[in-house]
Amino acid sequence: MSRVTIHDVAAAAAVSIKTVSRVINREPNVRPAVQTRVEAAIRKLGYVPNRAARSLAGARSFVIGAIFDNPNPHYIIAVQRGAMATCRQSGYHLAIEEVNTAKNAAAQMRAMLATARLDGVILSPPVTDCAAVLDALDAKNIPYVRLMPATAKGRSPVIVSDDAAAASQAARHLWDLGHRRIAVIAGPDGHSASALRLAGFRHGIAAAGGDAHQVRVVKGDFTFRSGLAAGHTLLAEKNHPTAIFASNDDMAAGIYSAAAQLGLRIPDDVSVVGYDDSPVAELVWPPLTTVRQPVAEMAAEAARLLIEGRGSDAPHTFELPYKMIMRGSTGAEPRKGR
Amino acid sequence: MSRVTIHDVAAAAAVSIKTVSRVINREPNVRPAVQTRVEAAIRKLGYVPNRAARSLAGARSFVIGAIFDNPNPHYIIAVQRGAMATCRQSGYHLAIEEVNTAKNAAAQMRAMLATARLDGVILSPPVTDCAAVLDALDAKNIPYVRLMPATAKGRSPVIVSDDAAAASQAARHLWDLGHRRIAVIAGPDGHSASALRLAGFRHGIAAAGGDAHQVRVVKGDFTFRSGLAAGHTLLAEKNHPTAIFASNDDMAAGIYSAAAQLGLRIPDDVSVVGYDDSPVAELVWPPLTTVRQPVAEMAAEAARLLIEGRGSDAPHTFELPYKMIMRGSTGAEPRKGR
DNA sequence: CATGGAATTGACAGCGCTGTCAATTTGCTC
DNA sequence: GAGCAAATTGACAGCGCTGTCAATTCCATG
Repeated sequence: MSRVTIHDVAAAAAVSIKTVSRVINREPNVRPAVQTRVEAAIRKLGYVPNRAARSLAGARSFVIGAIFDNPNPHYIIAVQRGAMATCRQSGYHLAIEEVNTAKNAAAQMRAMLATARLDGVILSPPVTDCAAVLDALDAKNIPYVRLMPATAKGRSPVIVSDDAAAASQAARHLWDLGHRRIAVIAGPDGHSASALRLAGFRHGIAAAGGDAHQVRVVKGDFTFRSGLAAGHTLLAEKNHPTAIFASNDDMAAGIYSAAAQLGLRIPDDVSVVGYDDSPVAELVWPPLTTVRQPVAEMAAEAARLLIEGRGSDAPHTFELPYKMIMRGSTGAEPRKGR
Repeated sequence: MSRVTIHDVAAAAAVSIKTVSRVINREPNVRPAVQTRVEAAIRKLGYVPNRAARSLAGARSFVIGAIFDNPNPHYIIAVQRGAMATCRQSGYHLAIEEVNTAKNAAAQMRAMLATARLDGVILSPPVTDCAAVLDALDAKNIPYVRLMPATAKGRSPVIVSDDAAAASQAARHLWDLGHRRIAVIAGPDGHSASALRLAGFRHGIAAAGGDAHQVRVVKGDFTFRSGLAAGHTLLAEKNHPTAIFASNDDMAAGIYSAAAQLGLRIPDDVSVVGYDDSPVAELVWPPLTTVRQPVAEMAAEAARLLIEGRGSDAPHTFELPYKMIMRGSTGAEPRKGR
């Protein structure tokens, strides 16, 4: 336990507790020699600062909040993992909060902020674009960092990954495999990520020399079921597409089912690319080629900005690299007589 | 913000701050009249106690930990939701921690407990049965409550739901629909919940008048894929079972796929019952009849015990009711000529 | 109405740390 | 080496609350 106090460290290093405090907080004006001595004492005694005392004496609470309204547990867990790792390193707590964007978000935020003293907040979609939430935070003057926002990007530091470029790469990948009849299963209309992915994909086709207008688009809603339906729509036709890009993995899994039911093999008869690298991507057979968005890393970066007090800096955009994960669901365009 | 301090409340109620403190902490020896007066002042001023100060002055940290090593995000989120709700009400934080049971859990626990001062810990499977974790907690004398433990139940307060009884009810349900050729897809051998569900199911069949030995059992590993494989194994036969009980929903979904591929309809040709009421249960078609384990409620109860300081009480078992959710995947045994 | 024990209340000293500000040391300049 | 500004360090006063313990009030008795 925290039986060791700052006093013990001060005594061991033969300095005042204030100097130890300076070292802990990386404050300037400590001679290197002294700093080394203090750090040695800290390590030797296994000293861990008392969060409550620091919080009471200082202005910080050492608690970072993460606000969610996301139906996807995988996503939430990924954000938590990333943010948590950074928080733990810096002696911060991560407080998970849920806000229902649809139902008087302002009131919920007010209630939440009244109880929890937060040093900073991480916002992920869809709260990342909820004006009521941002307003509440601004009103209390609490710094926040947003993940993948679609709007008001100048309003705060922002962490993104380039969905459009990723989709573009997916298009290129399919094109290079020889596919020419290509379809996309898009997400619902209002969804910004979906729009980005579709646009990026089209752009990729065009860049590869194809005609973006010939990319067939079917609408889905990110569920397995909608992917299944879309799959049936697309694959039942005689000249069905030889490659399909689904805006998320669940819908891609739906295509798998539709293909199976129609007697089509993946990737021999039809190639499939998903998005998200969710667990289902490795559960299906053949494993799904997909795009991994660095969710945990983005959350970790957000936490870092907040902890370093740069949460309210001149708004800046940090971009983290996506990664296309090649697995077994994509193959050469089938050339057998047609 | 917490601009209002205990002083303000004391002044408003014309008592000493110590008396306000007594009211906040529900300490004895406060006259009802005074208590009412103080509570009125608290409400009127919107006073919220400063957690850091309480923690520093007192012995509590106001942080409850939840330790996970669970591959299932749905489960984790459910536990979090439940525990969180209780914690927030009582002004506690919930700290999420991850421990890899397989890899030197003792060291991980030591590292974790050195930094985080926890008033209590909630353990869910599989950490709930990890001796190294329990030992570490005992060593630090930190109270803990366990969810659904399989072993050492006397070692701490324990929260359970009766999986065996639920499986038994599922068996009864299938039996009453007329099914006689019934199969179970079990989980992996070491898994206690799986064993419980299987035993309960058999017991239910026997209790209904059937022969438990005739229940065909196929092993799975809780993944969709293993359910698919098991489904193929079971349904490819001529006299395939008319009803299948899967030990979890993911495997039940696998059966759906197998059935579809084999041209069998659910529930006309084969009835399916799952377990967990995970999101997939409502995603598949027809929606899956399944059993809901009150995960969030169990976690909430655990948090309550811990917060009320009964975490280290004479170990006691709290049982919460499961609920069988009837949806569309079960129907009468098919009597058409066979 | 005095008396004694129990119930109630409050004064006060920190909890372990940081902010402020004054004291001390250091590093240059001439 | 004196003189001075800048760098470094430490003394001290709390942060808002709870634990301790003494003071006060209450209440039933005799």
